[in-house]
Amino acid sequence: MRSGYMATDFFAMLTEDLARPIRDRLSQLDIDAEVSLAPPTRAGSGDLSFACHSLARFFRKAPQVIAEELATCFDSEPRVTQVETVSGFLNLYLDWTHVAPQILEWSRTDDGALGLSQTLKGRRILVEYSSPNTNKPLHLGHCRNIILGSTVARILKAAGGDVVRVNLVNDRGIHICKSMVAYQNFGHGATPDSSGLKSDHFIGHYYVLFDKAMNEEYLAYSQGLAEPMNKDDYFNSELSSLGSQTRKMLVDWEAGIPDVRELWSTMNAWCEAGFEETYQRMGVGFERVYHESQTYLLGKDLVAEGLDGGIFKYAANGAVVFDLETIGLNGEKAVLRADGTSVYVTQDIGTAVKRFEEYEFDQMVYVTGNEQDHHFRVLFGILESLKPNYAGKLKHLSYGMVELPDGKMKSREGTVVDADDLMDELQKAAADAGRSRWPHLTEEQLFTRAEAIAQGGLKYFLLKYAPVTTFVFDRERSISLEGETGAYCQYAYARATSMLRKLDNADVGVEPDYGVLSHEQAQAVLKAMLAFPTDVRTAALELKPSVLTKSTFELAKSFAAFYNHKDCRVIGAEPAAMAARAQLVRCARRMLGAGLELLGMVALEEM
RNA sequence: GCGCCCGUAGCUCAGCUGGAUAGAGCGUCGGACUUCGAAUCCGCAGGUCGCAGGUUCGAAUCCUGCCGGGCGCGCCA
Repeated sequence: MRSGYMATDFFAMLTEDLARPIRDRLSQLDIDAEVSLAPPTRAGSGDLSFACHSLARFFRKAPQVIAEELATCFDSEPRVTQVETVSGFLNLYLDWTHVAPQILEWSRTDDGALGLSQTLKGRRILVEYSSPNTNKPLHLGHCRNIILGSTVARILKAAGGDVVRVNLVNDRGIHICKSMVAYQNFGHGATPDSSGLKSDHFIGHYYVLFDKAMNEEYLAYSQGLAEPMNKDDYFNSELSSLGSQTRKMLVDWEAGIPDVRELWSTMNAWCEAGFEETYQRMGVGFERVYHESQTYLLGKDLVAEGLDGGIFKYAANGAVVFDLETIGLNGEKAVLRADGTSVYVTQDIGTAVKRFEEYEFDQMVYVTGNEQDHHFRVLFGILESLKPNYAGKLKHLSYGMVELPDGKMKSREGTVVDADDLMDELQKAAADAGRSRWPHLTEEQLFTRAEAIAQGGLKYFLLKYAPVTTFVFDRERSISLEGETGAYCQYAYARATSMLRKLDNADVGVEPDYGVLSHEQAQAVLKAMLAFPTDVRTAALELKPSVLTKSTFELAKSFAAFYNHKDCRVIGAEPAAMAARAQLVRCARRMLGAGLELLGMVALEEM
């Protein structure tokens, strides 16, 4: 499918070509202005358009007059069939009979039509996503993170980047010790196997148990007290048995007490094995997985170095802090506690430096929720002070929360949507919806197909919103075929495949009449095809997969309108017309497949 | 209190490095199955782009001030 030779953007070349005579004309007049042709925003204004208003100050003439003068640039241009000028706009009408076969040839043979380009060639880009805590299973919020990150990675790679997908497992700290303490107290030697639970759910069970036991303990303590301390203070006091056990666990862990380390590694391995199952189901992976337990010490070393270099200083109580005023923020940020233990940002410092040493990245993209915007401003400020050569290379891809129809997800209130459960549910719903439609499938085949629809729907739904947007997740909509959904795009691909299957190469060897592709519906498909490579590049440069979902949908939508139109039939049409349309179907299908692939979706041959 | 993000059609969202009559999906209503698969398709209706100023030939887009919502501002992660 991929020749690996060329990766050109036909549309970019076309607009470049057509803009050239205008540029030449302007440079003859010694005018230095930007000229770019773009599809008009107003319908019925041609195929490409150029606004002459900004040239008025150079010409000292009205935009309309300028447009009329520039119109003559295209007198001998075969690709342009008509030029019109409307209130200062220069509108070009393409000769589709002439251009269509060129587009088809390009889209059939050129990797650029698949969205590949050399835009980021030579740039090593690390993308960090998922970044789970090993104390509970993944939820819907992680899904957005994982799907955003893995898709951004794929898009950056398509744009020519040398991409390394990395994960950072938060595998140490007080929250991890809570699950461990609960397991020690209530586990009775159970294992994921003995319990029949998926191994990360098994761990999550103990995290929940801890919380429950802690609440009971706190309730018993506070009963009858006039002024009980708050729960946090209680946890950190000697009065709390579970609190004391947990804090001791953390100290013992840092001290490397063998029993504690063993329990820790056993439980973490269970949790990570569970995550791995989920990653595989989602079709995502990593080239390199970092563990906080292995980088936080490096972070502490770097703090020591920075202290010597005057980047950090001691606070009155002995903590090591960074002055945020130096990066335009207020206050101070502790990078080491007074007792010398590390904080959240410490390990991020260590991890970043380790990564740079390993990969010498040109860019490091962190995918996390927008509640960490401040954290990353601080982290980047610290890193750039510590390592000036990192400046401009650190990027935070921040995304908004995922909400539910009945409000926000809150772990305290048990309204968190578990990732595995959700995927099961979507798969089952897709299977139920398709069961009567595909009576010839076995139940196993049905669920395989349903999985492709469920995963595709989930991914599309989580990607179609701009990262910054907070949105409401709608289960039913996510696997629907109506409207802008993943399944809609998959369906268009399946229909194209079905048509070609039925056509059975009947068009081979027939001289095509490309004139039929100037039909409105065919033109729309060709235009969607022209836009695709640019959209992939935009999605890469702006880290916005939503640009790609939109582009893929436009492809699917225009194609659906095309094959539904009575005047655009392929099979049964005049041979010459059939041959031209068949080519369009093949090319659109190829590009649609590329879009789905970039989105991490399965392109079904039938659905 | 300070910082960041958001406010566009009944709903969910694009558009925001300034350009023509502000778009899409859902929903509502009305159509299209004797022809490539009607889960697809076509059409109608629907908006003072939060409010008020300013810059500009031109503002949803840039600037300022308000109003409304979200997230942060830990020696938590």
